[in-house]
Amino acid sequence: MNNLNSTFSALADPTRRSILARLAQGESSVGELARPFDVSLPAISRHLRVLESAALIVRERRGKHRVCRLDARAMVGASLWLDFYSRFWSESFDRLDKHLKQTRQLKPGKGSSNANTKKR
Amino acid sequence: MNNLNSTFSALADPTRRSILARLAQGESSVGELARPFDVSLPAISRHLRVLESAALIVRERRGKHRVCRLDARAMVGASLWLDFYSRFWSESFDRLDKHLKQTRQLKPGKGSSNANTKKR
DNA sequence: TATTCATTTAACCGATATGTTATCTAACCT
DNA sequence: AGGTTAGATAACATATCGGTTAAATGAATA
Repeated sequence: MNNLNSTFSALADPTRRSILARLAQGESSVGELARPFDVSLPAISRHLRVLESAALIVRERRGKHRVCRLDARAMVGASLWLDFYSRFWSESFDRLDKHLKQTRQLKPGKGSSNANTKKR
Repeated sequence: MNNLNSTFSALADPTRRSILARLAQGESSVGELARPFDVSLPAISRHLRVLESAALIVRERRGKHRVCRLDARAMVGASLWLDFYSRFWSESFDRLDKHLKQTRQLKPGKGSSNANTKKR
């Protein structure tokens, strides 16, 4: 439904993330997807419904089976959202860092650098 | 706690995403953060606790106020996770596309291209 | 057509999430 | 000390989530 809402809440469940991991390697039927998990088939079926309504997978009837495929477009959307904030954050972090260096006369370099402030 | 779990479920709530949006523009006190929302202060306080335990914000007592700052490192982690799957997906999409072109002798170009298969 | 296989839907249950109001707690100000 | 301000915590109601078992659906097959 609502894009980010449903995307993030679908991704919040580890079983669903595992299912997506499996689907990243290729399409799969419901039964195959369920096998590695220790939960009932209806439970998996519901996870798949959640993933589908978050547009993270597509399902297609193929004969007696129902085949699921990953559709990562929603992930791209979520990733862009995250990137926007990360960038905003790291820029303000850089500004703060610079400000501290200026005002406190720190030696530039190792001491105040942070692995996560790299621009991407 | 568990990284992706808590990150994604913290991000699944629109109020919390709004709070993060506000914090991307700079630190803010709890009261300031609460003002634009139509919910009680305790509700906001709990949202902030969720964000803090997902390591998306840090809080610091400053006199009578408690100031919140964005910490986007967890977002970077989530974004990398998403990127991995998106890339995997678009590559296999490309393979499929190529395969179809080869086997069905489609004219390369417009017809079978898809805006979402671009490599990033 | 009856049976079987693959999966979904229904009905239910306990745990968790989100919101509310009322009650602390901690820092600041006379 | 006593009062005010800024937030957190407690106690509670309600909704949603994730799981279960039992029953229904829909396509393939004997």
